Amino acid sequence: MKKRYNQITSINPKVGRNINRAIILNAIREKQPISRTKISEITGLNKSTVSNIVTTLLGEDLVREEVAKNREVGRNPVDLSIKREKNFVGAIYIDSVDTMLAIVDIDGTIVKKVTVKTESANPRTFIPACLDTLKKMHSNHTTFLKQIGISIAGIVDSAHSRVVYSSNLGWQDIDVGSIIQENNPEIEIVTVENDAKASALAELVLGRHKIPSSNFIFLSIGPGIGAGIVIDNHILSGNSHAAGEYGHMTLVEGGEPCTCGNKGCWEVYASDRATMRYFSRLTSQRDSNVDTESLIDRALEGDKNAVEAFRKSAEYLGLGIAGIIRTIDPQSIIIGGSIVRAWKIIYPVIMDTVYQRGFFGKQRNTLILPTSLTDSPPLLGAAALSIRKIFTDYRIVL
Amino acid sequence: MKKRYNQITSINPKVGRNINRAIILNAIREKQPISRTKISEITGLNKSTVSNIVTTLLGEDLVREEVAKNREVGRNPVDLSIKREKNFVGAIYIDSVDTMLAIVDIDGTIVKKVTVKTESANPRTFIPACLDTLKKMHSNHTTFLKQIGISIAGIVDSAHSRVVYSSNLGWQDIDVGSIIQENNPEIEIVTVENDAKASALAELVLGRHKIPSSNFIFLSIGPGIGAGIVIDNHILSGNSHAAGEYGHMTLVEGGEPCTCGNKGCWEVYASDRATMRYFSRLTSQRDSNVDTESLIDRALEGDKNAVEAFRKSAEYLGLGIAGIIRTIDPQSIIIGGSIVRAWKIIYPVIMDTVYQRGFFGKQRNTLILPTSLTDSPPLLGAAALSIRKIFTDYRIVL
DNA sequence: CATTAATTTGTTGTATAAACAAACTAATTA
DNA sequence: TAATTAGTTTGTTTATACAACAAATTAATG
Repeated sequence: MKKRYNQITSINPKVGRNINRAIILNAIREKQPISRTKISEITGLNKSTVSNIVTTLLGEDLVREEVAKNREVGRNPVDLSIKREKNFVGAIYIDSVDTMLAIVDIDGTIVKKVTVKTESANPRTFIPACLDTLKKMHSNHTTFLKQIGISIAGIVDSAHSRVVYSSNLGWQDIDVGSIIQENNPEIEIVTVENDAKASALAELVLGRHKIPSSNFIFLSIGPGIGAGIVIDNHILSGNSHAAGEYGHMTLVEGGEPCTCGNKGCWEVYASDRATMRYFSRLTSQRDSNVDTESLIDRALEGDKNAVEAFRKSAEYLGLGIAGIIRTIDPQSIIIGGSIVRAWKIIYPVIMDTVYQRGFFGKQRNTLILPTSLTDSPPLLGAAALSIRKIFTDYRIVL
Repeated sequence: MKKRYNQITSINPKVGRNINRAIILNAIREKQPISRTKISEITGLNKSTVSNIVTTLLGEDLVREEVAKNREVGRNPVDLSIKREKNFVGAIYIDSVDTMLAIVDIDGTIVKKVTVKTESANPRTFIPACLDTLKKMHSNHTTFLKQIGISIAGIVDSAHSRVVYSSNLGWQDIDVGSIIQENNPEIEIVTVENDAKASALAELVLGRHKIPSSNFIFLSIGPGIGAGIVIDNHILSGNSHAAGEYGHMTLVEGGEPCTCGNKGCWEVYASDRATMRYFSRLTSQRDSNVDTESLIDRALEGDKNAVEAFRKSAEYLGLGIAGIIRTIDPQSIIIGGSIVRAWKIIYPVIMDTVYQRGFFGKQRNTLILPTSLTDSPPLLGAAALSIRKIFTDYRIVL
């Protein structure tokens, strides 16, 4: 059965209880280890209420108890944390060439991971095949996988787990949720999302930045530029499921042509492809052996042309980021993609440009950070889609 | 005492009751006239609960009863609607030249309005003077004004009712809330907001569009371009209180200089000032008697140069709007400002440009609409700030 | 045309759920 | 043993749900 966010339209005791349960569960996730008393203090809920709800969470095998011994005086608290190695979700990231499959613990730990070739021509056979693989990967466990998250480059109607359009995969109107649940009735929830949006969610749910942000933009720099916009802890989906298409924001009016048919799009000037173009112009050679990864290696080794190519991309990155800051004014901008490896080269250039072009001398304090995720953001994003539903399966509408 | 949104961190019976009260109150506001039974149906709350809460709303003089007679069978329902001529708020819109003051009913009706010259040099005397005027305007009523809303062009920290910076007024770090409440202890709530954001809120709370939108952008076209971004029924304030500075989004890289120090900003190409510039270039005359209003009149009368000037501005408007659609993908874009009078001239040009430059052939259905407000949007916005707090004085944070 | 049935609205009285408050037990240090 | 902090227990309060009922109205019927 298809499930989505429960759209809450009014409060009754049961709904209230559920919200409080989610609040406590998230408090444990974010502040673990944490005691019942501490939870009571930060949530404002009575100690007895917290105890009561924690008992149910223990029963659901979502939370783990452990006696702590770090008090100076008084009885030792019982530390609560999210129970690991008990609840898992399936994650699938379908890219144009490869598809990554993973079994992920609800704390975001990737337990198993495989990569297969994407067979995009036939989604009705390829997607079930992915599920079979996932099930095999999880067969040593007694519990079934109940949740699957999928991230895909393209326009995704996440509320209906449907791919609207993906030029990478050549897909149009593919009801991924139905394809999975027709063949796998034991799967309770399937969530599909655009890869950049999923990456943003991964950063929100599983990210390890020192200053957590509830309003930020995740910029995914690859061959093109995608983005996920997080506002008040929610992914901005967009009226046509297409929010965050920053790659095709016009940066240079009347500039160089883009694959989209327009001219002067941001990703023509600041993507991996752009960096490669800058490099081959500088070296006036078409070295077909040079790919983005090796170009980063060269730059890190000090190759002047490679460094210059990245600096040029970084300048345009900064230009676009300045625009984002002026319009959305987020708490932070988090950058993902191979280019993050060259952070020490690109960061100063980005910041210089942003300061020159974006701040107008006024004090702004937008953080520009590399992703804190330690594995593929879109894959972790696919997992985050499911993990998030376990932790807060509703949204209040007012 | 300063009051803000109550940030709710957990649900208890009282909080739940309050949320339900707000849900019912807003249901009445949006669907009035409406019966108790209908409210029960759309909210999912039990009839008895609705009755109970409605009784308190009647006691608070916020709601009015009236027997309806339009049923086919069965007992006639009792129509509920928002009570008028009972609860008023004060609204102030401080512009660089003029300041508008108004007493506004909670249904958005402007009861009284005056315009005074802005004396921006001395906010500590000017603001209290405005309040005295407002009080005199309301002196025939037995009840005091308890809420004041203020809109100002500039960067405003609305959560602390403080003007951070306003180049128009030459203000920096002015604690408007304190200035008012020091001298007027009877004023319970003061809300200050940027004028474009306030206008967006007015459209949200008091707008009369056929298709109401919870995700939209209000574009305020004047000498410059400001914007208010509404996402999930909330104004996006921004990390530095500066979300929506679309006027200074770079549209033409390396283009014409802007007052902000950058080049090629949107408002250099698509504001009233831009239209005037296009016109004077076309006529190669510097007619100092021509202002925006008269230029609109000329265009509407068929003056070819005037029409052409507006078409040029409209093209750039469309260009910027295409960018907004690509990045935020809102349900609608609502345009305010004098230029709306020339809607029949600018709308086709805007739409053409947006279709050509923004949609890439994919189906999008973003509505582009003129404001539905019948009085000054920033003034109604100032009122909306207060009215909104009466209807929902809290925000759930998860 | 009076009467009855059917329908819909809104109220009342009771039951239930969940949070709160305060007292209490438990565990620990000084 | 006193002081302190953690977590539980018991009874109270609050608010919603449920179900029966009263009220008001139209349509049908003899």
